[in-house]
Amino acid sequence: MKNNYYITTPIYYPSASPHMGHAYSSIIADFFARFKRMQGFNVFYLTGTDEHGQKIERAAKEKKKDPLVFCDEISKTFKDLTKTLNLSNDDFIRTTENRHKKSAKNIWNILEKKGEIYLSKYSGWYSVSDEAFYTEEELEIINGSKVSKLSGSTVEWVEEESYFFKLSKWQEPLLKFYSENQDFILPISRKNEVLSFVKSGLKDLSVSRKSFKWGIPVPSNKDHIMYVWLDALTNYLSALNYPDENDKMYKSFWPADLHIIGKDILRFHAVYWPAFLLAADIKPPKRVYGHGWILSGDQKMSKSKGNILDPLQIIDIYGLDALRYYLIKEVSFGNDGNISKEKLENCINSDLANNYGNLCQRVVSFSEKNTNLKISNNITFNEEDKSVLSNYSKNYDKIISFVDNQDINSYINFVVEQLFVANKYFNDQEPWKKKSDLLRLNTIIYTSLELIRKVTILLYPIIPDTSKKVMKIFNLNLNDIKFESIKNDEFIEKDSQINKIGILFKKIVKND
RNA sequence: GGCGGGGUAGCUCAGUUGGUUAGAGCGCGGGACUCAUAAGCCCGAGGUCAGUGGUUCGAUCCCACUUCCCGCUACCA
Repeated sequence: MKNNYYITTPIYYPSASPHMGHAYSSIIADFFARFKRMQGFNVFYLTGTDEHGQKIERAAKEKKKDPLVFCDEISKTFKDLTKTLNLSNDDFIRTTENRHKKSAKNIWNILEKKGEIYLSKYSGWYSVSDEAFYTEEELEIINGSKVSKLSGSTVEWVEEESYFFKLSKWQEPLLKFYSENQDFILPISRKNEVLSFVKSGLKDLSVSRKSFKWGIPVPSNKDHIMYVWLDALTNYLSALNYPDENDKMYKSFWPADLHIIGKDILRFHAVYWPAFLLAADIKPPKRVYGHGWILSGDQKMSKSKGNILDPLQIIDIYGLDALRYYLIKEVSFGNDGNISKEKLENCINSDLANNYGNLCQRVVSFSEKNTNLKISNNITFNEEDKSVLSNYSKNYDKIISFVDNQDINSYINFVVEQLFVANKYFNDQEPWKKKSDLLRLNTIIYTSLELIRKVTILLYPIIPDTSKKVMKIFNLNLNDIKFESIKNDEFIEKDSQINKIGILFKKIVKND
């Protein structure tokens, strides 16, 4: 059985610095990557930057920089972000790299050879910043310049020779593909949007530009460069050493298991991308998940509203794991979510400090005071112990299906429930009243520690740093973070010594 | 304008293949305990499940209409 798992983030467009949306996509993808890895899968997690296009060319020009130099600088901030967010990505691809250019050109050649691309002429109003053409009706005039009603960006009249991809031809095959792959687009609400869009009729897609130079040249015609999306989407193949279809990477990981994207780029991933691939006779990816946006308060973050929450700043104040936990727990995955300092602080205090951090602390500290941090080899579970411990083995398959269905919220709700269970267990057993019954005392401590170990494993994909820290209580390390081990109720070594740990999450004291 | 999704406790959201007292977390109020980051545990407050009408023995869940919100899409050119 194939035991590989390929997950991607979008490649980010480095015309500006990373923001919360980038952080969110990457953290979500990291959650899946880490879970599948600890489940035993051979995971390839890809992220990177999409560096071509007119927008970049102009931004570089404004700063009087060579486009590549400009991209080098900004791409680096995204690469740095992978470290800041503690992403477990296996590769970082840039569309300016040769391996990618080779791959993109190959796709082009195949499409052209198969007659899927033809030369024609396009004229219309084009927005550089949106990378889209608009019809007259989609435009309005503000302050004397023509702008998109939708995005408000200015457009310019473009009239040029262009290559077209025969997208219209793929309308029916796409619909067939969607119906044969019911879960290709998630969440369902997004799938409906795509279906109705495709059903309403597809027009051929302009896939080359002549008006600027910053891009991958069309192999057969140096006057043209490839449309950024055809170029960019191909990155998912490039990182697998495509076009070498016999390469081990390609054979192992294509088709991709999951493209994590924001809802704003759904059409490119759910329509154009599978169409390009079908036309090139390459299997489309298995799933595209379009998540929502992270709003600040109830509004989109924007400079003019002054409500921008910079992920770097948040991490600086509250710590990375707090942000990761918040984004995964508090955002209903698939819908727009909301972040504010107040909500974040609430979440840190109640879930991370009070519930989880304090749980670890109280058990270890109790052990320190009563059994000198020694784990007895004489442990006898009673029915109550067995019952709480069995929550994990009992729900083992369910947890996996939560992940495989991208039901992140059910996953974390299960985790939080287990935190309650563990706290309640310790409370109800009242070990402080059992000091004369050493067998029982040791068993309660052992059971509590096992509960902590198990929940910590489930927390690992969410808050990896903290999890690793907690595992040190038991002298365990990353190699011991195996999903399967949550079924084992006696994983912690008997007749051993556990370690104290410091405060995991400091409570945030509100002064108002 | 068309299509789709949605309006459930102060807040964020679950849920009901239609059936006795509608759920969780946070927040709030009270209680018992003391191992712990004054954390944890227990109890509670109570929302006409957007509105109206219909189907049904019975609807928050089905149907129709109204209204509000959101997404996609189109057009009046």
